[in-house]
Amino acid sequence: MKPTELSAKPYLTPNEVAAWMMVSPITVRGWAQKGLLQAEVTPGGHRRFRREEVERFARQWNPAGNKGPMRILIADDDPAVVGFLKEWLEDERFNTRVETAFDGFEAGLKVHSFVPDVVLLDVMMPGLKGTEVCRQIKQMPGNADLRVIGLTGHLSPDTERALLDAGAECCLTKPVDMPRLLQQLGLDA
Amino acid sequence: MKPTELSAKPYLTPNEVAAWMMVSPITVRGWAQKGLLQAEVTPGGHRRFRREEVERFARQWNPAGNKGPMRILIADDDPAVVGFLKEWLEDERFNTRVETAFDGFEAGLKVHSFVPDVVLLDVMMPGLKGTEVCRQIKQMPGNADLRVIGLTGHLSPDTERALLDAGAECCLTKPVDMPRLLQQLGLDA
DNA sequence: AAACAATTGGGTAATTGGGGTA
DNA sequence: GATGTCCCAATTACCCAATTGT
Repeated sequence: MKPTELSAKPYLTPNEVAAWMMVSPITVRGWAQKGLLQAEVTPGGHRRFRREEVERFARQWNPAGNKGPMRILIADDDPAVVGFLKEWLEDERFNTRVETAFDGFEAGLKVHSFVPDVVLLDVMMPGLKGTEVCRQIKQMPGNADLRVIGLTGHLSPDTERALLDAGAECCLTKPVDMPRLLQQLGLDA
Repeated sequence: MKPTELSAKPYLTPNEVAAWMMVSPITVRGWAQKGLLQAEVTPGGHRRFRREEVERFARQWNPAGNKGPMRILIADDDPAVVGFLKEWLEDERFNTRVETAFDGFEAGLKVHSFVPDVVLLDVMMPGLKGTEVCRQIKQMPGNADLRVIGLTGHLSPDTERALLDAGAECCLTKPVDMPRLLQQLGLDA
C-alpha cells in the first residue's frame, strides 16, 4: 500500500499545510484558532484541513505579489447578463478566472471563497442595496483592494455618486458596453 | 472498488469510516478497540460499522462544539424580528455569540467571517430562495456541520420538505415560539 | 474452486497535535 | 506575528498473518 498519495487525500494535516505554506505547524495552528483558516476536527481533537480551504487561504494571503489570472466575480440575478459577460471575459486572449453569483447570498459567500480581484455588481439585485454591498465589501479587513464595478439599467447621477462614495470604482449601464468594460478592467492591453 | 457509494450501503468498512472521519484506518481500529465506536464483526474477525453508529459517534464530538459559546447568525431583513431574536438569544444564561445579517449578501459574507455554528434563516428574504441558500451553505467545504434552521411566516408542507431536503435542520413559523427554538438549539438544558 | 490483490486485525514504537506560556 | 519548548493525548507507521472480494 502506498502511504503517501498526497494528491489523493481530500484533506491535509497541520504538518502538511505547514510544509506547503512554508511555515511552522504552530503557526498553522494559530491561523486555525483565529478562524483565518477553516478546519475540521477529528474525534480526538486534531485538525484536518480541506484542500480547497487551504487553497483559498493561500490565495487570500497572496495578493501582495500577485501574478496569475485576474479573478472576476459576476454578481447579477439575470442569467442572460451573467452568461453574456462570462462569455466575453473568459476569452482566451485574457488571463482571467470568472465566477458567477445569481443572488446576494451567493455573492457574499464567493467574495470569501473565490477571493476575486474584481466584482461586477448589479446594483439593483432584489433584496440588495448596491451601495450597502459595496460598503460591506470595502469594510472587511483585507478587502480594501478589492475592486467593485457597478452595473445598472438606469443610472442616475445620485445613485452613481452614492456608489462611488461607497467605494465602487465606477458604474456602467446595461446593456454593457464591452470595450468600455474591458478597458476599465485593464484587459484591453 | 468503486469510489464511494457511501450513502447506499448499510454498513461501512474501517477504511470508509477512516476516509469519512479524515483519519487513518488504524485510528478507527483504535476507536473500536476502546469501545468508543461500536462495531459488528464478520466471521473472520473484521469489523463492520453501522452507518447510524458512525453518525452518532461523529456527532458526539462535533455538535456545535463541546467548548466555546454557540455562535448564532440571524439572517432576516426585518429588524424587528432580528432584534427580538437577538435579545432572547444573548441572554446571559446561555453561552452564545450572536451576529446579524439584514440581507443575503451580508449573510453570505458572515457565514465565512463569523463562522457560525447555527444559522437562523428567514426563508422568504427578498431576492433569496431559502432552499438555495441552504444548499449552498452545505455544499461549501467545511460547512457540512453548519446547522440551518429556517424561519418563515407561512409554512407549507412543500416548502418545508424542500428545505429539509436542502439540508435544513427544521423550519419554524413566525412569530417564533421561543421555547421551541431554544429547545431546538439545545439551549434549554 | 483456486488464485490474487486489497484490506484488516493485533501489538508496539514513533510521530504528530493541541494548549498554554515564554 | 511567527516560533520554540514542555506535557500529555491522539494519531500514525511498521511488522506479519488472516480475511475479504473479485
